[in-house]
Amino acid sequence: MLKDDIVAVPHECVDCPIRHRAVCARCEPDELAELEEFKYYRSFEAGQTVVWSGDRMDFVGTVVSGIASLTQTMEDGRTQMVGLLLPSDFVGRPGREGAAYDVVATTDLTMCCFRKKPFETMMETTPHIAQRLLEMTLDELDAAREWMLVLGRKTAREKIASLLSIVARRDATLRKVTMDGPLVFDLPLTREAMADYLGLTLETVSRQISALKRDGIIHLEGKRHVTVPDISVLMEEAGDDSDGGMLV
Amino acid sequence: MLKDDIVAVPHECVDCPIRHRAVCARCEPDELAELEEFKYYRSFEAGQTVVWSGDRMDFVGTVVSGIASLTQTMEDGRTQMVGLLLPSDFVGRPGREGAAYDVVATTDLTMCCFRKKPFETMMETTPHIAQRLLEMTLDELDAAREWMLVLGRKTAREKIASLLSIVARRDATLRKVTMDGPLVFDLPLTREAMADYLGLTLETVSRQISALKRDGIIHLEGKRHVTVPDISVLMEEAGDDSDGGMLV
DNA sequence: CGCAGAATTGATACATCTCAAGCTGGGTGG
DNA sequence: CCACCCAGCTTGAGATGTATCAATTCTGCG
Repeated sequence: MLKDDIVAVPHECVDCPIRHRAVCARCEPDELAELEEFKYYRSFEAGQTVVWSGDRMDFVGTVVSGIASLTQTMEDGRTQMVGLLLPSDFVGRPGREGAAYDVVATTDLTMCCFRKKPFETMMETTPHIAQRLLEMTLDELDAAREWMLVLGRKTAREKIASLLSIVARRDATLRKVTMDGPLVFDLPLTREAMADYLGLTLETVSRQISALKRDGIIHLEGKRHVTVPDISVLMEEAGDDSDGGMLV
Repeated sequence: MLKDDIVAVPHECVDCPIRHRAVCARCEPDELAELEEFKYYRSFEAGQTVVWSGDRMDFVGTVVSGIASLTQTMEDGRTQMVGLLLPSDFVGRPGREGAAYDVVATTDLTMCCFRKKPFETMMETTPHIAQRLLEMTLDELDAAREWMLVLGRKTAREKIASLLSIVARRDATLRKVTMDGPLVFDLPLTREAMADYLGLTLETVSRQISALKRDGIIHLEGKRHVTVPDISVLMEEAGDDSDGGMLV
């Protein structure tokens, strides 16, 4: 739970795997050099909490590898995941003192962090960063709103299908695989994490996954390894028109 | 439904009621002058649709007075409100062709619109606009995420209490009233609109409002005029810790 | 091997939806 | 001025989807 927290991973921005999608995507070489002045890497093990809601946050950063989740928790323990952070996603809010949500490493995780003060300063002088951050924030806002439809109006089966279809398509895009044939991927979430994302209980998640399996919409090997024979069928189950409202 | 659509409302930015909260909040007088070159006002009656999802949008703009809602609709008619647009809120996304959501005037509505092309151009040259837009977008993202908790995890009663408490506090802030005493305001939404916002049916909304009334948490005069004797009691019902996660 | 965390499955309870019947208040036309 | 009408709302009774509680079963790992 609390082993190698801060780790120095030797990385040059130039050969960063997410260089072209992250907040630094539009930066020129000299701007990257400036960023590198106050950047550092941190690694977390699956399950570790990166930041607690309400805590002071003296950095912002980007997910380099692995998956993290943003969650809110009520006093009585009910929790809702409000964001799934995949590689290239940005964490933290410039101009705010404390963290608004818990950030938890869902898998092993590496983040590229920037000390907040210098980052904020640089944002003011470097439009490339602010521009890219605005673009990313607008995308996240769209994703959040798309998810509001899922949470507010979809049935349990549609919710599961929505989640699977997002993960499947994300994965396909990342690996640059066409979506004509069957899609194969590993679920990065436990049943409980899925439940927290979908506003369900873990039992309902389990039942609905079994149902989709029974109906041949998906195949399972073990608990996590999923095959989707036909993504358009899955998207039909999700209640999306098949051209696909893309999420997250 | 389709009377006075485009209306010229003579307004100088200088005496605009939302001057200090809108996307132009940080603009200098000369920047305001530049904005005024391509700005115009539009008015809508309650119920009118401002933009249809998917339609081409050749403007962006700010709500000056009245309330609008952002909604998504599934093929079978299920709809979810994904945003409530109050005065000073921004509509539209620079850099995108089509509208992502339906925008509907909930009450009579006046908007201050900017032609999109020149606005986009100006965003590149005027950091004050992009900066403010980023700030506003981050706030909206927070609101959307807060709302995900409401949709995913709260009971019907808590949902209603959450909505009422938001509207009550918003109203109090706008009119600069202290929140010690009883709060009095008019609901800007029909029961159906509330249902669409909360992911409920209108019958459930009605029942829960009656229940809150019966329990003395709120008082009603007519259908819309609400009195909240003690906002902290209402917030208790909403499941928020009483210091208050502020929304929207 | 055996344990612990994760997942599945079952039985039942309950919250919310659905369908259906009235109610209310404000506006319109006779 | 009254009667009517209609959209918005309320209330009721029953159906249904999901949660809850509880018991197994899987799976990976020391």
